[in-house]
Amino acid sequence: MPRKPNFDRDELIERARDLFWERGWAGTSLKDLEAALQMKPGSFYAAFGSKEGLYALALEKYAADGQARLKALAQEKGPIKALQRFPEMVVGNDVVPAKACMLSKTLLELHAQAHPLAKVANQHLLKMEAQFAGLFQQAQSEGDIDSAHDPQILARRYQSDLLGLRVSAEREGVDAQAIAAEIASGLVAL
Amino acid sequence: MPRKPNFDRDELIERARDLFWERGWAGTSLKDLEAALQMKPGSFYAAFGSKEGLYALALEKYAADGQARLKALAQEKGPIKALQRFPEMVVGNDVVPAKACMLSKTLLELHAQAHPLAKVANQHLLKMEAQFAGLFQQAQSEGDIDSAHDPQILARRYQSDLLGLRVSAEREGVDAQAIAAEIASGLVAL
DNA sequence: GACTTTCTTGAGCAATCACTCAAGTATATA
DNA sequence: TATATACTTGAGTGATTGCTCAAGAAAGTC
Repeated sequence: MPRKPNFDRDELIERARDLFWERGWAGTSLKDLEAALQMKPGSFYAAFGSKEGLYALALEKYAADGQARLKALAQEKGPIKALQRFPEMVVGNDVVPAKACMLSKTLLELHAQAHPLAKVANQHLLKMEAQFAGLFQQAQSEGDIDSAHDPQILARRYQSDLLGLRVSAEREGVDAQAIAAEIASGLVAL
Repeated sequence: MPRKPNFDRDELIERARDLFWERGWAGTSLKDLEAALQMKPGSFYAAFGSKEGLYALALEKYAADGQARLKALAQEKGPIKALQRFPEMVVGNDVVPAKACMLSKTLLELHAQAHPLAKVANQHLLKMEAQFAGLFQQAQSEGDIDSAHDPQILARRYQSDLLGLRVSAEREGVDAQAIAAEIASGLVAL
């Protein structure tokens, strides 16, 4: 009996993610969202409950996409090559709303306010770290990385380097591709 | 004939820097500043002109203090030891309002809005990079680092790693000291 | 002590914030 | 075709934003 919503929910979340990713939490107003999603306030709140609710959905989509992309890369090229190429890939993508990681941006903006979204972002970062650790472990079992190393520690450092790379990529006049290549070549020496 | 302001301008800038550093640009309201500086709006605007003006002063103080700390470290321990200890020092300081770099936080928050302060932050980051390059060059002339490396490239990578470290340090449940130690030990192998 | 010059005060401005809700519109079942 | 059930609309909510400005208080010179 009811009427169906005349929008594609997933696509709306993607558009919201791009806005939030680029401009951050406080930098994205409801007016911006209404314009980007072509929704009036009433529909917006009926569909997503709150700005915070939509941001959480956006973070989830962001994290899921990142994990999927890395997983696909690993299945195509193998774990060590995936870890090597991932930095260049992330930084080289030009159709993206921002170079810096949305999770780290969220964390930095909202951590001091003890905002719930900061914790959510950190949890997604932990999942990514676990994925990196899994790939390091695979690379070890394939003999590409010395088994003496702790994959957790390798993953922690790799993620830290990646976050730094992506902050640097946000700057103007910094050759991020060069840094990405250095990170990649640092992995062959392990 | 005039009356003197009954405040220490430098101390006010420091307090504002701590607030901005911790909570960011949008996260710090004028009410927050009025409370922290013990100033009514009228005095505030007479003294600093605008929120943006004060933020710029805060960035300047932040950058100058950082450079001074690294310079002092280099004069005490020498260039290579300074570069090695700096990451642990930055991340180990517990009396600081935030672990992440204020310049990178500013850049990430305001870059998308093309806000003037984002450019200011980037310029300070460039100065820091130059200081790192100077220390790498000194370390080379003292024989502590292979002269085959380009000090500019070493500095660029060092700064990127440092920014990543400091983002990681902002997270909960991440052993930043361990990452700092890895960055330091990476320098002896050069 | 009169005067000038600055600093301090705080009520209040227009603009924007995230959000609400009653009214209207469209769709599927009966 | 009548009815029930959503979805859509957009004016409007109170709160907060960065900031102004006229009035009053304090300190230096004469």
